[in-house]
Amino acid sequence: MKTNALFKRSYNQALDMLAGAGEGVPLPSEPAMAATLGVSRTTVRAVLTALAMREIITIDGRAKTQLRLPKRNDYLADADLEPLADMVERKFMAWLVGPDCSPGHVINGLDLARQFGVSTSAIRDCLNKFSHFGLLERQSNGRWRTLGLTVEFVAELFDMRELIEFRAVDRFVALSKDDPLWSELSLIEKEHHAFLDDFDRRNRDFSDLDHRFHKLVDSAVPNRFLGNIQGVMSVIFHYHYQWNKKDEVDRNHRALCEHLAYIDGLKSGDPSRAREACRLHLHTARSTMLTSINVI
Amino acid sequence: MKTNALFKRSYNQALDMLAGAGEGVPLPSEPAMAATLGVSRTTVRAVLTALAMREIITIDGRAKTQLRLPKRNDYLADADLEPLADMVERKFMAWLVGPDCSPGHVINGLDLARQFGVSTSAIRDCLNKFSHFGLLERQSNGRWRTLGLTVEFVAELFDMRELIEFRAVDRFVALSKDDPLWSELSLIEKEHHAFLDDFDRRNRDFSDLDHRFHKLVDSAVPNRFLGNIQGVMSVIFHYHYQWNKKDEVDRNHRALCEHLAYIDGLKSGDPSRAREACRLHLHTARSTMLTSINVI
DNA sequence: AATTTGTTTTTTATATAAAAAGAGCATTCA
DNA sequence: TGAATGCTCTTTTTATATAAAAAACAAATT
Repeated sequence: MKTNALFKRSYNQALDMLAGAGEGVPLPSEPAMAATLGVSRTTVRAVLTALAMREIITIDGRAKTQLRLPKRNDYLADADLEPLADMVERKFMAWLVGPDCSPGHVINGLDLARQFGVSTSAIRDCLNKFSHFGLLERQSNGRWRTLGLTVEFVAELFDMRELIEFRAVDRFVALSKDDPLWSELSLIEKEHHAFLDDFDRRNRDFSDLDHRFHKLVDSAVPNRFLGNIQGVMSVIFHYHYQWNKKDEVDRNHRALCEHLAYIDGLKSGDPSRAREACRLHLHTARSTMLTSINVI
Repeated sequence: MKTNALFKRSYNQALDMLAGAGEGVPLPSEPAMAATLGVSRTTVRAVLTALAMREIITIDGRAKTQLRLPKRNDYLADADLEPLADMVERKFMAWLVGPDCSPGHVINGLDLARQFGVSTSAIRDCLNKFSHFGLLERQSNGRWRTLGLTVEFVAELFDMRELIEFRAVDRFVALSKDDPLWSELSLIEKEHHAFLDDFDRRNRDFSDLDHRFHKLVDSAVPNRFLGNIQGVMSVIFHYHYQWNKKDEVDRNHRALCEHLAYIDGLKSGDPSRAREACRLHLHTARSTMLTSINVI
């Protein structure tokens, strides 16, 4: 049966909203709450019923009143808050880059389903999705084989990435000065400085910032066929580097500084300077990844 | 339940083999037949049992002997010979580019399942696959919306295609003279000439030749992330132009001639000449497609 | 009259079940 | 002894069933 992760997340979100209000405060109408939470009214009604059951609110006709502030243990546990597909994807990637899977390994979907505690359908969907990332291959007998993070894979990935990003850089520097992308760039530049200032504590979260930065640059040439490249980059940064913490601090610090130089290059408006900063950064990223593969 | 299209195709293939032999001829062993047909022994055994049931062969211990030549009505009908996924894909694309679907249309999976006579799982798989081609988009409520063959779509598609193919051309002309790609190019060049000679009768099948030609050129820079682009190109040529027969003869004839010029350019070894022929052809292809969209 | 709520109908996501096809092993035959 | 066969066990594919969530519609309220 379908998971109710959406209900649980919405319920917790509603609690957050109530925490901002107080006892005796009337709640907004169902359609209004649905719009705020970004879900259907059906889900909102389920949440309201649950809140009334826990005596956090009271429902009398169409008058909904808050009875008390939510407590910590009113919140639903983190266990099933993640959509199933995300959970499977996370576990699968962890398995794929982990020690239980070597390149060329034939995947047993039934076995994975048992390991992850989900049905084979969920595994099937996940495998189908990842096949587009070039990390898996379908054999003639219908089975899946892992291809692994090989040197060829990284070469092809970065070739493609450079091809795309160089062109994006050329377009980016030529943007008119009032283009919204410039302010977004300044914003992300500030984030980079904030990151550097608090580097020791935050350097774990760098993959997200990295992903958003490159996505911003690439958005100068909107193209829906880039999704796969960005997806696979993000996945690899997120999962592969999770198993390879060696030199993580150095790696992230260097990338941060290169990003800042890259941003300067873009802002200078000089195509050759921007291109050069981009080239330098992508070159580093490529060799970093190649090194990390050989290290494992 | 699973379709037995594989069994049916194997059965017909086996009949073809028997048609080549004759009465009284002994059949090869099960493993040998499995290897020949490219299926498992389980399937071969099912085929052999069916052949014995129809009294085309007789099985006595491990001696399998042909009793008679297969007749026309021994063959299984064309109805279910196609794998289910292929059938769904074919019907879906026909629906997508046909008159029942306008850009922005919200897809009703249940309804499509009924129309195509398959289960929702099959539709789901198909939608997931096509979302990678950029023709569909997933809304926040989990529904699919068609994006249609818009002008932006074609622009993005061809931008990407040109980016990739220009680079492939540069690499192609620089290949060593004994590279196997050169002989493949000569082979496909011959096919083009054969096509031209018999143009009136064969011009319908051009999309396949076109696909193979561009795939060959692109293979000069092996990259697994190209699959999507090539896939979507192929799909569009195959299905979109099926609904748009206007000027088909002119369109195909012109493309054929441009291909030949393109091949000459590659063979000349002069990068700028090859690039120019490529540019010209891709430019024509782009405007042809743009025109065909507006015509509909 | 425009919202809001109560209720019903659709649609999607996921697990389960069953057929088809593959893989492996013991036995048999040449 | 080595390959072929018979049989059994897995794995994959597909349909079906069911809960969750969305959408649609009718009745009620301000």
